[in-house]
Amino acid sequence: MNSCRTSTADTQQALTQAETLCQQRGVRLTDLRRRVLEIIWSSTTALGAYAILDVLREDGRQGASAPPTVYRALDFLLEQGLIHRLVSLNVFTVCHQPGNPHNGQFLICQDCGHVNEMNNLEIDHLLRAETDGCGFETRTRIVEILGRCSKCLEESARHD
Amino acid sequence: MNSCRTSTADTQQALTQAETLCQQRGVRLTDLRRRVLEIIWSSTTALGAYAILDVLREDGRQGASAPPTVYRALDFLLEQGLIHRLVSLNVFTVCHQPGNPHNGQFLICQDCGHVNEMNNLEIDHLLRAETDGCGFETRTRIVEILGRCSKCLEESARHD
DNA sequence: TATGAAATGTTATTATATAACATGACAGGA
DNA sequence: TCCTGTCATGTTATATAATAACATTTCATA
Ligand SMILES: [Zn+2]
Ligand SMILES: [Zn+2]
Ligand SMILES: [Zn+2]
Ligand SMILES: [Zn+2]
Repeated sequence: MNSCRTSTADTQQALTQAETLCQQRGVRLTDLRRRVLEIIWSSTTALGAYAILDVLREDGRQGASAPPTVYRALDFLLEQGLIHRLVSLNVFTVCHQPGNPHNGQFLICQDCGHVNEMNNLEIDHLLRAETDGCGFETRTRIVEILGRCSKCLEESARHD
Repeated sequence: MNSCRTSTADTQQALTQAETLCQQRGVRLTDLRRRVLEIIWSSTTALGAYAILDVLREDGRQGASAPPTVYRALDFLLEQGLIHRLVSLNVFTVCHQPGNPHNGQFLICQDCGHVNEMNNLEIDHLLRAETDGCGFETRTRIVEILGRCSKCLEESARHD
């Protein structure tokens, strides 16, 4: 698995957008929170809390060496819709449409770790129809699909 | 939250069906595995591995007091499609249609813990269409919806 | 610059899951 | 019946994920 995105332009743009959103909302994107967001954006794969913690430790920043530090930052980023949590793997990944709250559907490659976030409204509607039919009040929708991405499929086909 | 199903008839029927399925497949539904399945069926709410372990300990059976015991039994039951794992809560719940493998969609009440398993084929088809469009090969589909069930909604409405 | 609220630091603990190896149960063949 | 290999379970230790509780620092603003 690649461990770094090829371009940091996306990351910089995302950080700028996050800064803007937080200002508009009157919440503080502190150094720590920005750094955690940057770490997640800088990885091609979704990261677990302790993997993020390792990077913070490499930073050599004062403190930042204990789990609560990273979990609190992650909680903030989740609240602000800047990242998503993938419950099937206990990892965190970036959101490409912060600003408009959504649940999303995630295609997760078990070979290369790549995560593809979809936002298919049809699926949302269908799930809503299903819950409405049961009189169920939805708070959170989780749709995660595990398997192999097209790239890894081609890769393995070449080696046959 | 209620901790026991009102009827044990469902449980007995489920155990019988499990026995039959395992015989057909040439796998062994041992005492331990059957007991774990019974424990899950006997609860109105989905149970975590350690909650199941607590019950096994109450049984006073020799051994059965360590995590691997229950995780191995759970792995077997999952493989045989006799139970489902809810990743959003790290808990296990019964399956009402063992025998035909499926992913299912789960409505999970965060107030009373009740789990409602749906098997809406439209949703399956829509998700399949989406992944096919991306050239993604699906191995596991996770659909879990967290919120409040109709019963708990009515309950809370009465107290307003 | 005083003050309170929010954020972070710090230590300890809880919760969930697996690794590794020993022992026991059981089916099929000698 | 006894051997033998496989599967299942017992057992100890550890890995991994998340939170509780309290101390200290930062920061806006009064
Ligand atoms: Zn998103
Ligand atoms: Zn891949
Ligand atoms: Zn099912
Ligand atoms: Zn309920």
